[in-house]
Amino acid sequence: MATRTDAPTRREQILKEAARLFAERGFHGVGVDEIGAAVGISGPGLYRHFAGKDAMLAELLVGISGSLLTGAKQRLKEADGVAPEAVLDSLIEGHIDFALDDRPLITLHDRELDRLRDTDRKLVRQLQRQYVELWVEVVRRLYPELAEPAARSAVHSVFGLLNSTPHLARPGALPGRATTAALLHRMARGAFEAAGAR
Amino acid sequence: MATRTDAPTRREQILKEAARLFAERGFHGVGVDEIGAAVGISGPGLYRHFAGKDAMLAELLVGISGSLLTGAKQRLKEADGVAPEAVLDSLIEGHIDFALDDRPLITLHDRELDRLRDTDRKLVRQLQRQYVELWVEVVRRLYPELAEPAARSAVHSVFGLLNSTPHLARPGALPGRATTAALLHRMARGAFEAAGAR
DNA sequence: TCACCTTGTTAATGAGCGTTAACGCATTTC
DNA sequence: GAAATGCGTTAACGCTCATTAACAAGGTGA
Repeated sequence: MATRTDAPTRREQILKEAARLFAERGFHGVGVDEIGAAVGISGPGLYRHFAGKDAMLAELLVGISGSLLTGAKQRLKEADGVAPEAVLDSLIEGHIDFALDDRPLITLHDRELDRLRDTDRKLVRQLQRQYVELWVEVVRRLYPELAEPAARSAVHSVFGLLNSTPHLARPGALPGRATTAALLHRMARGAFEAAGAR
Repeated sequence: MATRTDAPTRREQILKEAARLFAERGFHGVGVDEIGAAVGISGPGLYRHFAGKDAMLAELLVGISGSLLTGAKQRLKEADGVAPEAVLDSLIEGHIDFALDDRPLITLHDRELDRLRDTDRKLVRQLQRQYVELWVEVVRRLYPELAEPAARSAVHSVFGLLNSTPHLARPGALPGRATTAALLHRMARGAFEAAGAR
């Protein structure tokens, strides 16, 4: 059986470093030589693992969108029959975990989508849309007086709020992960509450 | 005397189109020929008006940060002695106006900062910092129990919320500007309220 | 009328960069 | 032990693209 913490494969190393570099300086702003150097091989050696630079970005973005959606579906399934408040809390918690633990990916997620080939972009958009709709349903269950377009706008805005962490500061400048997570959570709930008020 | 609505100068046309294109496809993703074509001249003709592509981006970003800061200072001055609630409302209103009316600029604002030359980047960062600190002061006046780091995080998060509009949809898909503005305003206030709660 | 500045144009230059070619060397497989 | 395969390397190619050169034409002022 596979151990729970395998040594990261080359592909995974590359993806991780590529994500960091893309987030820092943009897809067009980083060269393949840099990505190679970041994992200790140089330039064209990457082509043993990926078809090209585009392929790395595509795999990253599809992976992100897929993870978010899968995680949310999982949380919805586990929280079957509980209060809608708790379901929303669970979604928020999941998104915060992601935003705090995978900052580069969150940055890429809404910044480099347009650099994808048509087919990949459509796939990512579809996954994102499903994720949003899933939130919208939960939000409207909790605030039924909220019309659907408004609910969708509210969800997007809360994403903006939660995804703001990358802009916050250098790695260590936050007041502690738990504190930050709690603050973000309170604010997200407060924003929805205010959106649902008439 | 100059009429109130002068014909836009060439420089202004160029800046406007460049902002739109940069926001759509990223600084590195758009070529000078495209920018030229967007204003009816071609490629190198731009160099009669700007020192280079970098200079356009620099002027845009410095302009944005400056406008935001100047506007906020103005609002603070006008709202001297009124309730802190009203002051915060005024800041929020100003930021929303900006986010809704100058979407491309808002997008550039937190996306392409790293493409600037050192000196320009420092200037923009300084303007941004002043803008944030100004909000932090107002927020802490309204919620004194909020510690300064938390207040700063909260302000950044609300910026994320307010700046989410560009991601929302194609131009016309929003439920009307006034409605959207009101929703964003309520959510921002709700988020701060929740942040200030113990 | 004649210089001159403004604002364009197209052609050339030169750097950067993604990608492919050609080759080397462990390690595995039969 | 030989062949194949995985995973690197460096060198070369070709394209894109910002920038500069060289030149043109319209308007303005002496």
